[in-house]
Amino acid sequence: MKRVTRKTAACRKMTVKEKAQVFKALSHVTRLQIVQRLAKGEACVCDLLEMFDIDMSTLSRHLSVLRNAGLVFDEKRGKNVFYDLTCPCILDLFDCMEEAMCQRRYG
Amino acid sequence: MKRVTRKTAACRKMTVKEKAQVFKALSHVTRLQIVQRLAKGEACVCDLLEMFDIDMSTLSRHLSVLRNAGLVFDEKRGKNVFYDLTCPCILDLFDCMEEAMCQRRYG
DNA sequence: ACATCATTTTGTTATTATGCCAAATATCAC
DNA sequence: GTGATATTTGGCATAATAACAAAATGATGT
Repeated sequence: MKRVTRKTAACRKMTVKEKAQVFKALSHVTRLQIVQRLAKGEACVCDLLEMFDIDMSTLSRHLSVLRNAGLVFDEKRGKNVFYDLTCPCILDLFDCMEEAMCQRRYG
Repeated sequence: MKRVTRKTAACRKMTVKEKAQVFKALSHVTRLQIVQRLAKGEACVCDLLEMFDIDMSTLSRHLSVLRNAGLVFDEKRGKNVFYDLTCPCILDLFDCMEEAMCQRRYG
């Protein structure tokens, strides 16, 4: 399995449903922390497991939510499965949101 | 009730929990569409209601989710309640996400 | 083939989210 | 104040999500 960077069919405008799915994937504290960790580089499931006080099966499910949303991909090497961000620039999204929420106005 | 634009205490770094809450608010198709509509300008509940085939009470609840996340604010004028984006730049977030998801790589 | 290790999947249960209806609230016009 | 209009809230049913434990999978080493 070789890693490639490429424009894909997904480069069409995302449907509102797809957007909602990505936001939903990011709507859980544990999954947000996984994404933030992966921003520093790939990690295997066992690495991630040390970060949280949760069952490995629970972690595995969170990873599958992120994978289904297209936020991460996995690669099996030896005994381990390594996860990484499909797009490290997803972190820009966090900054973008922080800035937006920072400048909001009130009624 | 006068509308103001200002930096607030919320300008500190958002906690991961707060971020998750904002993402959760955006994780429903109806709520995303509400936000997209409000990007074009304020709207009262009855305006929004015409866009969807849902009960008004359901719409009202969606609006309260968006309000609690800090994404919209409301202002009562006459018989109507008008909603608007606390920060129109929240739309940048959508573009940002679309771009990010567009350039992703695969394992 | 067998045992081991890392991870995923399945089954189950608890919690949360969604949606409708009906009741409550608030404003406006008379 | 009464009635009409616009919106929110409470109550309830159903669906979706989250968590754990246990079983299943798949690669590795013997």
